[in-house]
Order: sequence, then structure tokens, then C-alpha cells
Amino acid sequence: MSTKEKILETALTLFAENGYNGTSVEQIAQNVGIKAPSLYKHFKGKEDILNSLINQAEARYEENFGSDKNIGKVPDSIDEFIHETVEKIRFTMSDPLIRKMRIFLVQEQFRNERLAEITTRHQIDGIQKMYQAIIEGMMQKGILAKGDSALLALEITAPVALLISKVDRLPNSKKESLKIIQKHLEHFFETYKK
Amino acid sequence: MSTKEKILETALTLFAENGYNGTSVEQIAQNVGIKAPSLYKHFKGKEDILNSLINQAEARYEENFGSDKNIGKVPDSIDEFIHETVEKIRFTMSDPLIRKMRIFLVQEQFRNERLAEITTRHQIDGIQKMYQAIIEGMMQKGILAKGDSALLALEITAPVALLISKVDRLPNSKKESLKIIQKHLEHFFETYKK
DNA sequence: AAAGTTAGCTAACGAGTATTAGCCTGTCAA
DNA sequence: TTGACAGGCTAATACTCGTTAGCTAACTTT
Repeated sequence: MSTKEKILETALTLFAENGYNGTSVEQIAQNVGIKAPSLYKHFKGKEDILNSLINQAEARYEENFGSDKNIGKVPDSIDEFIHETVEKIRFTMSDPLIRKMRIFLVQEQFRNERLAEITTRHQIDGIQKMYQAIIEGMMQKGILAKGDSALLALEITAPVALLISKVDRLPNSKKESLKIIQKHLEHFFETYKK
Repeated sequence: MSTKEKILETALTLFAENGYNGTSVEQIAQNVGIKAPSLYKHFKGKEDILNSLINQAEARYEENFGSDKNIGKVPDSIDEFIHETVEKIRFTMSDPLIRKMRIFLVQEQFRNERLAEITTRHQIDGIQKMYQAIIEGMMQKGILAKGDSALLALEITAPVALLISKVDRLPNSKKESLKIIQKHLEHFFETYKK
């Protein structure tokens, strides 16, 4: 890993732990294993690091939700869909990089317009619209009863979002939260399946 | 309003806007209309202000959810319950003090154990258990079909929490979000009523 | 009236901040 | 071999931060 990448990774870790304003350039440098002034060979300054991190977040968002790449994959079996979804959530909860990025976003969203916009776009336009499309697909296939797909997308995703943020705060609750998510998904499809 | 109260209110406003580490003692003093050193006649230091604010948050939590004071009030009419709930949420969204407290909490929850604990206790043990009790009461009264009340409480509260946090980020979306919440509640009771 | 307390002020300090200037060394292309 | 450059370093700067000391004026208590 290059020094530049190491700086970004270290900065993300520290920003997630102590916030942007709670992290000093010296702290980042120390954790990377260089002196603070050396950092300026790779970035213009502290804010430049922040912006690079935001660009990363944006790129990751684009990667996951850009060009509707997840739309169109309508599952055939409900059980399989639940299983796959729980596994995706487990990964999202556990992956340290994704977790740090999430915590970083939650903290800085009110002080940075771009981050506020990314957060909303990710949650609303990204995840929710994705599930809405899947639900619509399942309705057309006759797996789910017809209904307000946008509302159903909100109702299926919101409890998951709430529990993920709980696990971010209390990592111990991961196992229990995943069980609840599984139950929630089963209950959702039990209620609305045709 | 006493200077001490004015300091706390100003500090909350600034902490919500710029975070604890992004707010200077001088900034607080300036907004109160005094010089920074005068602030030390009312508080031991910056951290003391933070702790007073946390105590306030805790007291407010206790006020709302302590001693199960909301438990036991089981509504008779679903329509009335929905209407009252939407009004409560509208108030929660709009009240500037509550809003600031919420934003402050969201930002600092990862850097302060007490705040992490308050956040979890408020969301899970407070709001969710409260709705769980109401749902159980409605089940016993025969208004709602029997079911997993904890799961239903999660499913009724999570979309509301998601939309409140969206409105905190984008105040313009308040009206639309309240409409969605109304629809969500109606849909919920339509689905589970006996 | 005298004494004490409260709550403001100015001046100042020491620590920590982001950043810059300038030097040195190893790598690689010309 | 030479020269450019990348990427580390030390030293230093200018600034902001939280906090303390000590003065003063206005109430409050005795």
C-alpha cells in the first residue's frame, strides 16, 4: 500500500473515532509512521485529505448504485432473497472500512453539504429505490401482492438501517441485531406474499 | 433567561452546527454577549458545559420515558392514535431545541460513552418499548391482531426515525416526510388491525 | 455603612494547531 | 555520471485554543 493510501486509510480511521476536528495532522502522520510535514508531499493540507475521503465515499456510492446496476435482478425465491440480504447486511456491518466510512459520514453530515447530500442519496435514492425496484419486480412476477412499492421499500429498509446504526454504536449487539433483521424480513414477506 | 442558561443554549446551538471540537469557548462567549473568561464564572471549563448539556439530555429522556409514564395509555380509536402520533412527530421535528439536541447527540455519540448509552436507551428502550406496550394494549383490547409486539414496534418506529433524521439533514423535506409517515401509520394499522 | 459576593472585564500564558521553508538521501532517466 | 525528482526529515512560524490571575463595579447581606 502506498503512503498516500496509508494516509487516507489512517485518516478515515481517526476521523471515525475522533471526528475531523478532533483529529490532528500530526496524529495522522504518527499513525502512518511519518512526520507531519511529510504528509504535505502527498496532500495540499488537512482539508485536501477530507475531500479525497469524500471523493472515495462518492465513488463507492457510484460503484454500488450508479447506472441502476442492481435493478433488474428480481429474485425468484423469497427464502433465497432473505438469506442473501441477511448476508449482505452482515458484511456491511462487519467490514471495517465500510463501518468507518459510515460512522465518519454520520458525524460529518451536518458540517459538510456534500456529505449530507451523499448520505441522503445513498439512503433514499440508493438503497430505498433499489428495494423498491425489487419489490415491483416481485409484484409483477406474482410473488408479492400489489401495493405501494415506495412505502414497502421504506418499511423493509428502515428497520435494517436503525439496527445497523445501533451495531455501529454497540458492536456487541451484532448477532442479536442480525437475528432481528432475519425475523423482520421473514415477517415482511409472510405478510405481503401472494 | 440567566447567563448560565444562555450559555447552555448557545453552546447547544453551536455544538449542533459545528460539533464540540469545532466550537471554541470564545465563539460561545461571543454569541452570549460576554468575553470568554467570564464564562468561567459559570462553568469550570468547556467540558463542564458539555457535561451539563448531557445532563440536560438525560433529564429530558427521564422526563419522557422515566417511570413508564407513557405506558398504560392505550388508545381506543386507531384514527385518533394516528392523528396524535403524527402531531407528536411534527412537534419533535419542528421544535428547535429538540432538533438541536438530536443533531448534537448524533454527532457526538461515538466520542462519548454516556451519549452513546443515552442514544440507545432513548431509541430502543424508550421509544420502541413505549410503542411495544401500546401495541400489546391494542392487541389485548382486540383492536390489533396478535403477533410479535417487539417486532411490530420496530417496524412502526424505524421508518419514523429514518424520516426524522432525513428532515434534520434537509429541513425542506418536512412536509413530504410527514405525509409519508401518515401513510406509513395508516398502512401499518390497515395491515394488522383485526 | 461595611463587608462580602457575583459577574463582568483585560492581560497573559502555555500548549497545540496547520502549514512552510529548506535540507538530505535514494532512485531512476538521460 | 549527472541531474531531476520523490519523499522523507528538522526547524520554525503564525495562529488559535482553553484557561488563569487579578482588577473592578454592582448588588446583597450583615
